[in-house]
Order: sequence, then C-alpha cells, then structure tokens
Amino acid sequence: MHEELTRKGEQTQSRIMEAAYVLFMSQGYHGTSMRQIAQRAGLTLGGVYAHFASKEEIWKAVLFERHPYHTILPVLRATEGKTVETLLRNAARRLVGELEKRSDLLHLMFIEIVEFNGMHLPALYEQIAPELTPLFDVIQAGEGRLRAIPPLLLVRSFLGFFFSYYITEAMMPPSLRSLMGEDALEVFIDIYLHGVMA
Amino acid sequence: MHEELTRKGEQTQSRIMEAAYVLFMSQGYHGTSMRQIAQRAGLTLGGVYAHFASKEEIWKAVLFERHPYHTILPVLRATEGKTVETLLRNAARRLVGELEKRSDLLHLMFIEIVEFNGMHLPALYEQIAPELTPLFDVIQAGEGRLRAIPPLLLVRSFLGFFFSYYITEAMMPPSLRSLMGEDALEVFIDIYLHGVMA
DNA sequence: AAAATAATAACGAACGTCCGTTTTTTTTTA
DNA sequence: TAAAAAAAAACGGACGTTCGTTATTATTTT
Repeated sequence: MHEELTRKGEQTQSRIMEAAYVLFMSQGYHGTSMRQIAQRAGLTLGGVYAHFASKEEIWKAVLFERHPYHTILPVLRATEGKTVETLLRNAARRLVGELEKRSDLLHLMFIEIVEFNGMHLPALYEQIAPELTPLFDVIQAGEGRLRAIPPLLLVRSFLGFFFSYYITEAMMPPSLRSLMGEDALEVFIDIYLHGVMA
Repeated sequence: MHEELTRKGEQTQSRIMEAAYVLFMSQGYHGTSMRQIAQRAGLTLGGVYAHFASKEEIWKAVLFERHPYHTILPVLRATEGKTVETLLRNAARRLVGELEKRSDLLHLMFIEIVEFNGMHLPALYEQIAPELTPLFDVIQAGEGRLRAIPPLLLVRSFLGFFFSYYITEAMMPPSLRSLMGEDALEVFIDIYLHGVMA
C-alpha cells in the first residue's frame, strides 16, 4: 500500500530525460548539445554525466520510454465496439484524441530514422512485439466482415493510415491546410474503411 | 558562386550537391560536416565555399532540386487509364516503380521536418503549387465514380497513402517485415481504393 | 545516539577534436 | 595574362567527454 521512495537520483534522471525530450523534439539529436540539456535540467554538464554515460544513452532512454507505442497500444487495446467498423472507427477517433495532446510523438520516430537510420528500432520492436499480437484479436473481435488481409499487414496499414494523416498535415503549409476543410480526419477514416471509390 | 558559371563550375557544383545528398540521406544534416561533403566531392573545404555560401545553402539547393515532387508530379501527370480506378492503380504502381529507384526520397522531407522544423517548406510549396492543381483534373478524368471528396483532400490522401506504405516499411525492422508477405503494396493499394471493410 | 564510513550527487574546469567559415596562396582555364 | 577554380592554412568557437573534487545522504560501527 505504500509507494517506494523515489530517490533523488531518479528524480534528477527523469528531469534530464524531460529536458532532453523537449530539446530533441525541437532541434533534433545532433542539433541539441549536452550543455543545453544540462542547463534545461538545472544541472551542470558534469552532473548529467553522473546519470547517463553518454548522449546516445539519453536518446535511447527517451526513445524507449516515450515512443508512440506506449500511447498507441493501450488505446487500441481498450477500444470497444460491436462491429468491426465501429471498432476501427472508435479506435481511430480515440487515437486522435490521445495523439492530439502529444502531437509530436511521431517526431520521435522521425528523429530515430533520420539521425540514427533506425538503428535502435529492432531493440524497440523486440520489446513491444509481445504487445502487438493481442491487437489482432481486438480488431477481429467485432461483428462484420473484414477483407482477407494478413493480420500483421492489417495492423501495419492501420498505423500507416494514422501516419499518413499526421505526416501530410505536418508537410502541408498552413496556407494549403486551410483549403482542406475542417473534418479532414473523418474523410481519412472513411477512406481507410471504404476506400476512395464510390 | 556569385560569378558567372562556366561549364566546369557547374559540374563541380552538381558534384557537391550529389555528395551532400548522399551524406545528408545517411547521416542527416547536422550529422554531416562540410569536410565530408568536400572530400566526397573530391574537393577541399575552401573549394566548396567557392560554390556555396554556406552549409544551409547546400541543403536548400538539394531540397529544392531533389524533393519528391519532382519525381511524383510528372509520374502522376503522365498516368493513363480509362476508369478512375485503373487510373489510380496505375498511378500508384508507376509511382512505386519510380520511388523504388530512389526509395530514400521521402527521407528529404523527414530531414527537413526533423532538423529544420519545416522552415523551408512554405517556399517549396509556393514553387510547386501551380503544378498541383492540374492533378485534380487527371484524377477525375477517368470514367467511374469517386467518393465526394474535396479535390485537395483527395490529393493529400493519395500522397498520404504512399507515405504510409514507405514509412511503415522504414519503421518495421527486417524481422517483422518478412512476416508480412511479398505483395504488401498491392494490399495497400486495395485498401486505399476499397477500404479494409469487405 | 554519536561517530565513522561509505555511497551518491553535483560541481567546475579542462581535454582534444571537430565544427562552419574566412583568408591567403597556388593552379588551371580561357 | 587576367579571371575563375581549387588548394592550403588558419580562425574562433562549440562539441562530447573526462577529470579531480566537494557537498550531501545513507549506512555501518561504536
């Protein structure tokens, strides 16, 4: 019934990670210096190295603790719905609700891909692989027919559908974005469920 | 670079851009140094600065000359097909054919977003905006019914469909990728055209 | 409970290296 | 031989990392 005492070192460690996260997000990995991280965490440079052996160790800690799947997976797992369609629709909407609070989550993956060539991804997937499988059951638990799509490919397409929404939004300058109307997401969901063909 | 360019000067300039492109793609912008660019271009450091005023100027030149739209737009414009469906299908397949030769093209956009926060994108879109409009006509020229989707949103969803394919591929480690089967793209195309629902 | 000891946390200066850029000199080209 | 291109050398500054040291807590011994 009583919580573990969080030691001071742990607090400092997460303060460093939080500072690093903010800086990495806005400047990228190589664009962020250890001095910036130290300053934002309220430490000196040497103090940071008392908690992390290297800059890359900080990145790995941030990547593993804050990667989008920690947000995406629970949402998907908790989604309810009677038919497959409403299930997918609800999952999509709930995901957007979560991701809108943390709209920069995909950025983590971008940085990993751009600046590390995805070299940490295999280890990442090894960690979340056990959580990926139950998703198949959730998606196919609802009533209604789904296309005959390999399960893993279905999950991939679902995630891809999300990425496509956010990435095209990130890529479009505001001038163009306003021309698209308000409910672009609902259109994207419809397209994912039923395609562009009438 | 401010003087008039001779033939040799132009060759050197594009040699620099080619070297920079390769390095940026594999290491990102901040992860690439001017010395690396010079060495790969077969020059010394000072020689590079005779052609480009700064590192960022090289990036801008690469971004504007090699951004994916220079590949995507002509392909889309030249696509033929009788019905809307075959038209879209052909466009998708031809695009993949082109992008497979240069599968790292999307990377350019990633780098711009991650390391520059997309600060050069507005200028980029100002340049390609006039070429974007004719796409609506191409897509809707074929026979057959298309959903009632705002034209710009349709283009966005089409590009997004591509991004979703390549990004999920980039994000999946090889171990998972092999579990998805060979013709993942055809499945993605089908989903885009007709949705995941049966 | 007090003293001694060990472990942790943070500091500030310094290291050598590499960075982007500039200036100066040499070579090539027309 | 004058202009353009490339090489060579140098600049100050920022980088990631290491170091020796000092406060601050925690643990053990009296």
